[in-house]
Amino acid sequence: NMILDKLCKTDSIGVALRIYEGLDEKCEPDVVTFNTLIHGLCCSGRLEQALEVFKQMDDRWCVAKNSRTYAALIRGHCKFGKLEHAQMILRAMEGEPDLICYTNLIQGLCRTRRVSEACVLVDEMVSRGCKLDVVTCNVMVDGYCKAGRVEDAWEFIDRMLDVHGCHPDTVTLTTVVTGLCRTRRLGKALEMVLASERSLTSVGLYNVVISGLCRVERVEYAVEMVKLMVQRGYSPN
RNA sequence: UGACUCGGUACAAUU
Repeated sequence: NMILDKLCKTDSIGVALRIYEGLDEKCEPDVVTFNTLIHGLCCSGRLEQALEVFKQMDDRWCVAKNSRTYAALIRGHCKFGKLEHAQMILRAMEGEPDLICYTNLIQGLCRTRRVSEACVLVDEMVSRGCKLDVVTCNVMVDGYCKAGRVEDAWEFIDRMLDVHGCHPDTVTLTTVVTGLCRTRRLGKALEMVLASERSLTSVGLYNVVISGLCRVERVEYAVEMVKLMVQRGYSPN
């Protein structure tokens, strides 16, 4: 399994598949083997093959699927535009989808600007007692931002501790500041960065604001930001 | 019986 995984992650899925095909009763594939192959196939867009291997789990080897199996399939289908298939896969799961299966589908919906459908899934998670974590929250924040709904992102962040029990982290902040900069709300972006505690800031965050300021032709402010980040102990890269 | 191996998020410019 370790070797198959490395092969899949170094673009040698063909080799991995040949090894898999050579397995027999003396060395049977287990759920990790299948998850590894399915993940590799999904990442490279070979979705039909992934589904074929998925089918063989039952038909040929009687290996039970787990939530990682589904998470890989859902992400792959989302990544390559098969949103409806991804939804069907999640709905076809025996047992309830876990946090990551939901997160993958939510991201797929968000990336295609179907944020309201993503919200429905969030509600479903909450009602099923599947708690969101900070990654899922960040996916929602990014979804709002990329759909041009930065205010909604802002509001989500405002309530994420109370509603979901998650503290905004450095990714949350970078995500929303990026959204503010792209929509040319530099004042608000600056305000947020300046008000944030140090543990949430980063060189990347300053870069986002600096490029945003340049984009709106406020180069003098950009220069000030560089000075400020240096003052705060960051090295411009 | 146990160990090991597999799944999810943001961030320069250009377009």
